[in-house]
Amino acid sequence: MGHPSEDLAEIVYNFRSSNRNQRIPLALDESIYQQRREKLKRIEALGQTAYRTRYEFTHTIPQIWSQFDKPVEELEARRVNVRVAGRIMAIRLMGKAGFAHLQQGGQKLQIYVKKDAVGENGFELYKLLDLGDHIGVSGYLFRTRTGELSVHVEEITFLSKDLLPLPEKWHGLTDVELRYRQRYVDLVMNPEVREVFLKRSKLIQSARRTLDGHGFIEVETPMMQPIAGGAVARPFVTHHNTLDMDLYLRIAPELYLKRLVVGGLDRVYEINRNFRNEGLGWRWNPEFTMMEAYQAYTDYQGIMNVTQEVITEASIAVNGNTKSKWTVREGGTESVHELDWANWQRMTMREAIIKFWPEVGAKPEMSDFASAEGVKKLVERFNRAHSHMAYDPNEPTGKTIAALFEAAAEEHLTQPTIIYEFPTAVSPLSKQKADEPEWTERFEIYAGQMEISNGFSELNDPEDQRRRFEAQLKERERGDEEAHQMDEDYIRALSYGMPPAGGVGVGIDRLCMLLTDSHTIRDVILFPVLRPEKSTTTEGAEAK
RNA sequence: GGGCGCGUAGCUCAAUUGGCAGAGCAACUGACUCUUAAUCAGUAGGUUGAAGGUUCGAUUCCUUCCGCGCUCACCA
Repeated sequence: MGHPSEDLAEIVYNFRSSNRNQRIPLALDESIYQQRREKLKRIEALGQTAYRTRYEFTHTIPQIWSQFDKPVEELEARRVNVRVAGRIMAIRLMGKAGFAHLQQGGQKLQIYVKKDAVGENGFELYKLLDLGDHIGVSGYLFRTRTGELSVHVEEITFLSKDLLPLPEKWHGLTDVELRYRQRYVDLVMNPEVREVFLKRSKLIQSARRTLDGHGFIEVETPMMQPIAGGAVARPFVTHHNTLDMDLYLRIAPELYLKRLVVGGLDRVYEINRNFRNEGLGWRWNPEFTMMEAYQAYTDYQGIMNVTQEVITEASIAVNGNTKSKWTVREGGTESVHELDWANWQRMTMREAIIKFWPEVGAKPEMSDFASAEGVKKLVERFNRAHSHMAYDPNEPTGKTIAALFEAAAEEHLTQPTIIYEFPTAVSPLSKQKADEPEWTERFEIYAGQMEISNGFSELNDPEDQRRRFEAQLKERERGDEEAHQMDEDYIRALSYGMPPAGGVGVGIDRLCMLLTDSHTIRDVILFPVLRPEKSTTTEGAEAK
């Protein structure tokens, strides 16, 4: 019978011999690999199945800890028989007895294997086990002399072999690249990594629960779109062969969700991936998860309140309360902040610029924002008082004000803060303020120096929408590749009449970072985008 | 793309001004029936990321390349 590991071993061997200079992370180590294959054969010779199909356990390891972490007398009073499975994370052999730690469900449990209890054959099996192997054991619970809850094993069942060595048990896996590339090893070795992703799951569950509670329905809209709309970003392009047409991976679901609001789905949301063909960084991954929600018959204030509730509830779901720790590192010093998701600040963009203006004693006036001249002077003042800010005198004034806000205020926004009223020039899909057409009913939520959310009163006047798109096209001609494209079908949809609505997007990855004190987006995405693994030396150089 | 830093055994890390490339864990052999970073005795494991240069001699100095990290720019 064909043994799967034989083929693999050959592949591994050939791979190694044809790539002598290649760095192979975490060892496709031939000698250890071969040794462990040999052991596997000997394990089979003992009557075990190499890769069995199932194991009927009575308890998970977390269940054992929660149910039986009792005093010795209680454990001895009634013998508790258990069958548990797990991965061997530590093993200590002492002649005719030994201990091991099994890891399962993120927790560890010690087992005690005595030759007298498991028999000759069982003990032979125990001696052939390696770190990383999966086994099942049956036996009874007891406490060792040092008091550790353990399984007194009566039978060992071999479940699966680890042919590659796990990282060193003490330091574990710290190499950042290997952690992301081989997340499976990272998850085995680093319980805090596992914890972050469990929290991420709770965060998303909670967001769904809150929105569902408000009568929203979850929908799925296209990931592949003929026009990448709904945001300002460069898209990825792909091609459909049969239709012979280019499609874009979506940069936002926005325009499709609003089409649904036109269609009478008054409260919709989607939690899914967006793709933006831009740089990577501690806050940026090319694909990231966005929650977008639209509610008919309300405005930006209404959706702002819903969003705030979603986030506050998420904090409770993830951390048990509305507080979360946020560590800020600035020039070697570390300061720990406590983010309070029940205490929100609100200020307009203009107020924020004034509040965080770097010049001492000479804050801008509201009237300074009213003219292109006034704003230009502000940029000059800012650049004298602070580091240089990029500025193109031909760009629309509103765009400059938004850049001024990012330069002056963003770095100060640690506690949850809602910034509202954005320039019309940078808000092609938002409804204007009734009394100030240069400004829109739009808000963004900031925390931990990051933008995590963006929402507004949805522009539902099709003719205004057409003019906004046309203004964006001008920006595009000016060289702004990210300016919004014209979407005729979206304008047609609006022409059928969209009810007044408020909409919002929340960056789930960034929110997850904030709630788990993670300081790179790669720590909250299981498989972040990395360069492909490739040969480092001669081959790489030749390829150039 | 710019700047800074790093790359040594499977993993975590050493190596004096440029002078024989080392330790712990993991692995292998042996001892050990309550250990938990188990212990004890022994063994094996390296083209020091790659190529070139300087030198009697390079892990160390120089150049280029590759890979990774941080950061700036880009990026709502």
